Amino acid sequence: MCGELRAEDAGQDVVLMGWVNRRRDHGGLIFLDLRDRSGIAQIVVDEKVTAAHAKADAARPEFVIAVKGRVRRRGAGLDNPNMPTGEIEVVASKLLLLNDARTPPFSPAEDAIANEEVRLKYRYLDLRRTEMQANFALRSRVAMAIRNYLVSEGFLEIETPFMTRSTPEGARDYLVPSRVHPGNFYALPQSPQIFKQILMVSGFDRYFQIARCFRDEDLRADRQPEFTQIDLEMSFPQMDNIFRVAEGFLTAAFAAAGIALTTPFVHMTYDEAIKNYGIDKPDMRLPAMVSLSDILTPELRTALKIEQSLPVLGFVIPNVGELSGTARKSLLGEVRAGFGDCGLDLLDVVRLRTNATFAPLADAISAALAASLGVPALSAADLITVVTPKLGTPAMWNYDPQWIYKRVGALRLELGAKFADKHGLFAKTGTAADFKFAWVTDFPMYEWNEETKTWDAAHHPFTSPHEDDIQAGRLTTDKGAVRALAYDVVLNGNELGSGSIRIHRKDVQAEIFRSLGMTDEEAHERFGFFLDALEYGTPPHGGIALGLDRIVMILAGATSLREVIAFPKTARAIDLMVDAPTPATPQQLRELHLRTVTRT
RNA sequence: GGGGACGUAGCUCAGUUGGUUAGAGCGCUGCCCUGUCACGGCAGAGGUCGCGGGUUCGAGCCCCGUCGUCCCCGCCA
Repeated sequence: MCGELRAEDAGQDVVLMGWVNRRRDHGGLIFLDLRDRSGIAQIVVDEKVTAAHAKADAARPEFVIAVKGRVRRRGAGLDNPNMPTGEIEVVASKLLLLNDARTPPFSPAEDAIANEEVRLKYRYLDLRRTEMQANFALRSRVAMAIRNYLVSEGFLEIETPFMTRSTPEGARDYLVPSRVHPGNFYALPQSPQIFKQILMVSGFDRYFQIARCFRDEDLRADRQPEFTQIDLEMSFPQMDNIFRVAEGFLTAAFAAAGIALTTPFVHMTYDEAIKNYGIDKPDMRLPAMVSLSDILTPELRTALKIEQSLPVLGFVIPNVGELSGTARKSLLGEVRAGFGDCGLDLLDVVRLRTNATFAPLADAISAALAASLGVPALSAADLITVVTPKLGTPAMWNYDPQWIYKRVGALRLELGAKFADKHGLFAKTGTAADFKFAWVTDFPMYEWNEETKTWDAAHHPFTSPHEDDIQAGRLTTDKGAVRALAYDVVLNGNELGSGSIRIHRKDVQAEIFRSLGMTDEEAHERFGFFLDALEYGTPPHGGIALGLDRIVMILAGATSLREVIAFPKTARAIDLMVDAPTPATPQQLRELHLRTVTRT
């Protein structure tokens, strides 16, 4: 292979095949950079080797060629230290043009990359680029490391169907019409959830699958309509078993990328995540939020027109550099504009300090924030942000007491991103320090849906509630307080995966369905087969599913899943290369008993 | 469904306050070149300024609509 040749291979006869990466024509002497999956090697073609020289003369970028020749140590001063193969070259004795190539719309050899529309349309050219080749080599290694780890831990890989019935993740399904059963549809799985639970009932006490999942929802940089999960389930697990397995395969996966993780990961409850980070997937590379409520005494609150009963939150974005007065004011204005009229305001700590009455408050805030960072004092280069609730509580706070934490948490992330170049906390060192993992536990079981005025399952309806909450009868009396045995694994503000201990008793499962407003008839209609299965000796079980695409994306240092999915879709769920989706032919529609309508 | 950014040569982009024939780099084509490696030199080709409409004596530039790509909210674990 081209990229593997080194000085010690000098003298060997080789046959190389690949693509012309670049051609440097000196007339009597032609250099070809030959590229294959392993890398690039320089081919020298002398005009004395007449036939080969004529072929090299005709060769153009992206032609596919075969070269027979001898590896030679380059002469003094001719090495190229920028290439792994820079100490050698291959002197061609014979050269074949295996295939020509049209001039490509963009060059896979270029460093500058074309716009994404063109890249996706000519995806095969884009995938030839060294960077993309590396991403998919990484993806393959990561997947293999995970397989090896799970198999070594006694997990069995079992496939589950793509053509199935709707599973209850709460996203829109992709439907597949049945030809044989007019008017009936299969659904593509949003996850193998029910099947893996049934596999536990079936006695496969450790299952895993690297499974494709499908969800018909709008896309994001980190969301594609089809994506791959590392899905696993265990019988008789304690939560700690599942954490250990997940940490184990993540460690194996990161090792495949040359990163040595330390386990166990940090643990925090959902409530702690919200209080400290304002979000259930905290990015712990930035300092946490700090409650300044106690420092803001009733007198100070009155003087500063701050609501008495609500929290005052502060956080530091370190090392953004000292802001000039105008820069500070414009930042304040920007943030206040971002708040809209949500009842929040910023305290200008720098200005407080110039006022004799409030100077002690400014000092106390700085001291509290410094203490939270574990430093003796903040520097003038650290950006202090203090958010206060204005007098008069907006209505939206009534049904979501966490709202203020979430809004301040969002601001923390916004400012963290805005000053990323300054604080450098997102910079890559290539070590485990770049990756801040956490387990978030004790998620709420139910979520209030303001639109439909109902309680929905926050995770999915097979998640077991805390035993205490069942005993206390909260399933009916106080749904908002019920905690689920559900957990997420979070990395640098990305949700990598989530799982739960499942319900394994039919009576509990039936009660949960009822508590979600489903009648027994409805539950039976949708999940009857599953409720039946629970009656035939179901072991306690639980599991987790992690997004393989997201893991690889983060390891590849990419910011979009499209960089690690070979044939991804655009933000409007279109495949620009094959041009899908397309209309069905009248005959296809007839066979499927379908008719299309145009909505006006 | 909503908000934002972008759309000019094959690619990356510039294009002033609306003013003559729309530019650059890379790529491409031809010729020259035996030590280049982002080779170099000379010459050349290449444009529906996303599309449609409007304003104007005149539109790449202003207005309206529309299409596409990306990012975000909603939605989605």
